[in-house]
Amino acid sequence: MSETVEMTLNDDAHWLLARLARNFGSVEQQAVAEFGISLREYVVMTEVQSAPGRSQLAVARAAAVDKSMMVTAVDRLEARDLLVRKPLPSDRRVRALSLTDEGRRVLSEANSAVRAAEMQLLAVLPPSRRAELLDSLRRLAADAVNTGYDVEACI
Amino acid sequence: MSETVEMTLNDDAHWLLARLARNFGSVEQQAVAEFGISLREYVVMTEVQSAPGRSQLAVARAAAVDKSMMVTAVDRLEARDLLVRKPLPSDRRVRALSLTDEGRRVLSEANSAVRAAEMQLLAVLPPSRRAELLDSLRRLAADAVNTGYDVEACI
DNA sequence: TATTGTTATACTCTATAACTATA
DNA sequence: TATAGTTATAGAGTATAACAATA
Repeated sequence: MSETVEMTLNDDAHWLLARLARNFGSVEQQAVAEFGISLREYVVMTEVQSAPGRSQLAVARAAAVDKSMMVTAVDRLEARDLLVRKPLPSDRRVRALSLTDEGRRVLSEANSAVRAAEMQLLAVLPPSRRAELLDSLRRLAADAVNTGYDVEACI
Repeated sequence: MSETVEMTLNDDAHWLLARLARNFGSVEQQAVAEFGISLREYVVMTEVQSAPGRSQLAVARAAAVDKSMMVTAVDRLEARDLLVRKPLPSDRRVRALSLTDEGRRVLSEANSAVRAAEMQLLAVLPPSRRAELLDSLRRLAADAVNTGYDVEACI
């Protein structure tokens, strides 16, 4: 008979990930709240900025946000003149998204706040460990897309 | 003037953590569903088993689960005879938690399923990277408790 | 018929606070 | 008065699916 290995929550990747995601989310939500946006709106803005002119659906997929949740986020960002929906002449179903000048300004400041918050949250790890952690997380996220267990809605 | 560094979501620790937590949760939820329990119930059982006899509150804190959400989880586990609440004679406010034989059996099987799922989810990383990742996550979680930005409710 | 964006709905999760029974 | 456990409730997040406009 093989001995049963005692497993604790500290060996559970999901438990650790969920807990840290919540902690990071709580801290960073406060960071972006200063600029009047939610964390999801920040994510959408970041993704729009990285490649402007894409459809809502394309941005939603890239940001792992559900398309029905995109609507609310984009509505609010547009109402605040941080982002514009521009109907695409070649395909009038599509609304191409891009940030306004004000949107870019706000995103830039929010981004600084988020980076500062993350630096603090990750400070306990030595720099090389920090880089390795992010690299591992990126690899896992990329792998999820390949293997198909990626979930659409997020954050 | 310093140049603005373009940040993408792949550089965002919170976005990566939240996304992976969701993916892992989705896969592992299916794994434990075979045994008729939710992921939170699995977490509670794991924490109870690691140190039986503690109060609900002590287990809730250790598992980073809100005490009001503990009630539902413990109710269901008790109804299925996987866990028992035993009033403590020395302090009759407290209910000491412990698993039943059936509970230990179910947990053991659920645990194997979870470990198998995590092995698959982490397979893309080389073994040393896997160990380093878990270690980094553990350090961050421990640091959260120390620095006080830890959030109670989780999973 | 399929796709983009929108709306609607039900469900779960989360945060909060009130309440009880004990201490 | 303070704590352990319970209950209640409002809000946010999530998963689905239906729908209109367009392709």
